[in-house]
Amino acid sequence: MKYIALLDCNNFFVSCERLFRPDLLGKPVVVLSSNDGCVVARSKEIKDRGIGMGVPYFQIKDTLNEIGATVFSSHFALYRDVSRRVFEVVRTCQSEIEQYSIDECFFTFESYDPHTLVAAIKQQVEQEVGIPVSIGVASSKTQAKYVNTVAKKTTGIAIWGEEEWERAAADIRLSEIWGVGRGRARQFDEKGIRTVADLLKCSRSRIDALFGIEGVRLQAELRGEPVLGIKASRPLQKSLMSTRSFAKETSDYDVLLNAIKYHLYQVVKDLESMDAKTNVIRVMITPSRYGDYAFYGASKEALLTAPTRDLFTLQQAAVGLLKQCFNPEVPYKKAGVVLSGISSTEAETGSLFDNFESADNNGKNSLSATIFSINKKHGKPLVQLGSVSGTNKKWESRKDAVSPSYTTSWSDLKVVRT
DNA sequence: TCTGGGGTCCTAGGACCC
DNA sequence: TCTGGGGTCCTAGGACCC
Repeated sequence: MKYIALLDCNNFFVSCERLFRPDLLGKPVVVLSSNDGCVVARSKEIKDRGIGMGVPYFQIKDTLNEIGATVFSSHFALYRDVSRRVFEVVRTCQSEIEQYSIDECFFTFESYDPHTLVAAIKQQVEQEVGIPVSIGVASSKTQAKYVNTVAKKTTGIAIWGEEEWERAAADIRLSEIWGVGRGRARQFDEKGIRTVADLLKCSRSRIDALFGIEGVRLQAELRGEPVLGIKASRPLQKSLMSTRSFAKETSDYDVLLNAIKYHLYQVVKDLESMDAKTNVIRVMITPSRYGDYAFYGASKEALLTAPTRDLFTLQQAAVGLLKQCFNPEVPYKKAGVVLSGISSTEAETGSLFDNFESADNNGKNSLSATIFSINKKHGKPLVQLGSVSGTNKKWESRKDAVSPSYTTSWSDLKVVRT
């Protein structure tokens, strides 16, 4: 039999924090989003108390205090590093694997004894990395996603064939299915289609007429006919972004300018490490989603004449876009930069004007590249363009309870005494 | 006072062209 | 001065995901 599995780390960010704080095993732990805004990961003890995902921190601060929960700010460098270790182990067991997110991967396999096979993978990850995982096995990605949630509620492993689906289909609401969000759930609901069984009962042509190709795909996947393949080698990322909320709202152009320059630096640094270039840059500044100015956000895009990763060229474009977006009346809460049209350096076609600009461009590119290599060497941004200074960081976010960089910084290494 | 960030894919609607 | 439909491209924004 051919199977598709989804391996998912259990409350991943919490598990990462516990790796270095084993005293917190079995105790209530939460991890907050950046800016310490809302809850993004909860230990079982927290879930059992009915504290939801994405709840604003300020609303539950008191409750968390009362129950003695440990609270962490998010620490992505640590989570990325642990993630890398998890998938390294899975890769040694399975060849066809698609890393889907920081804590999940799909893989396919053929076996007459799927349980033994996935149990071995689960055990190996837990022993070698120390992160608990759950594995759901079925016939398509969409099925495997759901079966994984079943696994989480039971032993950490669930394997469903046709019989299990037939038995459960009438009790699974479509809103619980991967790819069906609020909007689509409502569309289905309006036609009286509420459960997986309801959807499977419809004829393909009716689904096609009502919901188009997306609906047909969903139906096939839930029937166990895989239409979404495993993407073992991921193509080049299509876009890169850096955005962040401010601790306090601002209408000060210079503060926004500083934030935009900071975010640009972050995304260009990523471009540099991918050895890629961009030809589309977007700048966005937005007010709070919850206030009176919710609809006063602005975002502007510019197409560049040729792919580049030169900080000077991109900064010039970014500043121009910011000026178009900026309205001094609006209290901004967030700023960000998005690069798209990403291409690898090898696949470069070059601009018609390259010959005229090349001397200039080379000079700029190498200066831009030099800035990144110096900063990389020192592990912090010593050299910056313009006024991205340490003193004018009013736009920075809050991070009150971040854990030490146990795995990515020498100075934060744990000391073991014997 | 306080309510995340990083992605992909799809589409509405205007500009422009024939 | 009035007469049109059809196509593409682009931007901005939304749905959905983790």
